Amino acid sequence: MAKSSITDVAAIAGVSIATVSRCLNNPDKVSEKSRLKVHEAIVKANYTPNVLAQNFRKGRTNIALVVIPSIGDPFFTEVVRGIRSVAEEKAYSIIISEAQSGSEAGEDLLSMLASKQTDGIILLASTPPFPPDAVTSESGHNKPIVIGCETVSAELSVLPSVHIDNVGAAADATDYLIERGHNRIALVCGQAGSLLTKDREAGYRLALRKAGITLDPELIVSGDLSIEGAIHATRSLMSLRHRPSAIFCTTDEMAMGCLHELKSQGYQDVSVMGFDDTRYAAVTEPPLTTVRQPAYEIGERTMLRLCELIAAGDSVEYLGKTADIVPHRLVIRNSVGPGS
Amino acid sequence: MAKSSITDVAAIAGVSIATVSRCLNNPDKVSEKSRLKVHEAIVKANYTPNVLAQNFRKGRTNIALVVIPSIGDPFFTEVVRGIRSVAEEKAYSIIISEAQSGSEAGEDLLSMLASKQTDGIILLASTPPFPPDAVTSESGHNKPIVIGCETVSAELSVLPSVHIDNVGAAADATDYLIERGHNRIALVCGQAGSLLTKDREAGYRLALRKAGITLDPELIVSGDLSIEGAIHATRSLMSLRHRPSAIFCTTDEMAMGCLHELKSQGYQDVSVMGFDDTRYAAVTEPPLTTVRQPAYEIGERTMLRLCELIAAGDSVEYLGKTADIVPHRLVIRNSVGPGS
DNA sequence: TGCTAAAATGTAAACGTTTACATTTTAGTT
DNA sequence: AACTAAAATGTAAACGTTTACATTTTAGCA
Repeated sequence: MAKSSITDVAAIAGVSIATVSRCLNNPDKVSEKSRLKVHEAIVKANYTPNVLAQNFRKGRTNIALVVIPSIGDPFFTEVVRGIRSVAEEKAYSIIISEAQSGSEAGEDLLSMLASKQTDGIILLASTPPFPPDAVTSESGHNKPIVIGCETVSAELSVLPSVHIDNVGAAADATDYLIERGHNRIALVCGQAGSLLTKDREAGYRLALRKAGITLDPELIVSGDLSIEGAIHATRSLMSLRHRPSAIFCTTDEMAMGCLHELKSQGYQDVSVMGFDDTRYAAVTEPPLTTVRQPAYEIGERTMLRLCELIAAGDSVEYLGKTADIVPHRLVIRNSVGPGS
Repeated sequence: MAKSSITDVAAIAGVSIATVSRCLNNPDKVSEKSRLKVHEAIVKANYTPNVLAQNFRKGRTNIALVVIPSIGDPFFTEVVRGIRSVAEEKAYSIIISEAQSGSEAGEDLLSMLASKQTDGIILLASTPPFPPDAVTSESGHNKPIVIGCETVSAELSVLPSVHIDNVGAAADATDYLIERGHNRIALVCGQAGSLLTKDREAGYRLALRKAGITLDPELIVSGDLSIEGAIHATRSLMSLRHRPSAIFCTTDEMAMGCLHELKSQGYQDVSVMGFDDTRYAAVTEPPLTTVRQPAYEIGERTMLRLCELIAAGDSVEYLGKTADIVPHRLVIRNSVGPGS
């Protein structure tokens, strides 16, 4: 059957196309009688609206773009789940873009941002993958952006964001390690440039200073966020003359690599602290003590926020409170033992 | 600056809109001189094409829909990576839909499939989430579909697919366990309905029969594909009067739950075989012996296939060979020891 | 210089909606 | 019944492209 349009339906129902359209979009603006006729005609014609035409006409696609550092990381997939849950509710689809931490990403995303058919953007990526001025509306696009997980940098601070208190959380984790008697605590973190890394490192330093432990720069290793990166980091850490008694990884994913490397090299007594509390944290060996971020909730709230912004449109420059801080929590399992 | 259209560009360049359009789509059909003028005008007007209008006009969105059983599973995220890599190359975006294994999914997807603005569909979900007749073009939509990972059922066998030989792979895994001296081998698999499960179970049975081991139905447990599901399955398996000496999980994800449960209950000598070879397989404790599927490649090939189908359009009923079988391989690590 | 074929360009229609505005119908009031 | 306000409907324009077709320009050749 040839694709039928609103015109066919109108013809069959014996009304104008305007009535058909209204029947679909503002049913209360149309009489009971017409509504019935139209609905009947719709099934008779086997009509489904042409979404592309609708998008074109309305200037909206009901698609949101989500930029993520890594689809693989179970933490982010959980955030995406949260995003998706409210997206579904609001009849949104999401397109996920993996901002490979490489250099080209910036350009790429920027063009994508302009070209892609999305109503708004959620940035979960650590490093804002484009120059800050790109977000101002001068540069052509003026789509709402919400930042998730990540403390926003000063330049981007106009953008709304949803995240935990990264400094505080890292400090809490470090505090706990100190409390358990550790004083040579290593830090394995992500790329040096990322804000997230910066914040967590700041928390780590803060806790150390508060406890009067002098920081040993050798104990801070930054790699990428991968398992392999963490394995290398751990290896180099353990080959130090003065080894750490505990390793704080700023990601569960990295903690998994770390645990593995320690195990396979036979280091029994080194403690490991993770960050995120992904669903694997409970099944590592030993089960991972870590900092819980409410990933799903973060996802929900970022998407909710985005929807607000989209709904607001150009009408109001929505400048309410821009940072939404969600609570974190230390989850104690078995990977941290008493310090030597 | 107000959004500029092709008309503005035409005015500035002193040419017709047709020339501008051609300049963008068929640069070789336009003279050097005009091309220059137009390009200049484009930057002067700060013009970017309205994608929505283009989509509408062309009837294509350059978006593919990917239906996945679980975004969380690292195996599927790897497949998605492969999909994404060729998608990017072909200027496609992808929308990922998680087909929650629930019952409502079928209806949902079907309507989505019609309503969503996608040019084609990749089905990675185990159970075809809609009745087979929905894929025939009678039902209104006629978008290309490619199936990945999954053996296609008889009813859907017209659809092209990319996957390993699931029966053979499961048989290989079971063979290896038998070879190592196990004869009480349990099988922990996904939902009973799924084809993938059916195939792998068939391989398991096949290997057992070949070795002359009589199958004990008690040793086959099916749950969902989650870690928790596997934990429960393992628990019930180990509470059997006659315990298994090896457990074959049809997913690495489940194997992780299984390993954890065994460890935490203190069973040292039970072997575990996984399936997929996700990136976590190497860092479990002990590292997981498993069957490798070339996830990334499967992704690439499904997407490639989809692009072919989309390109072919209605022109040819593309009925070439429909099943693309990719190789699997046993990866031996440490989770399988000698049988008692 | 003509003439012709090819190349380049322009004109205008079409894609399927939504919606402002005008018109008609309905219902309510006197 | 006549009038009015509200509700329902219809008419037609608009959204920004692409593209078939018609027209003009260019270039090659005699």
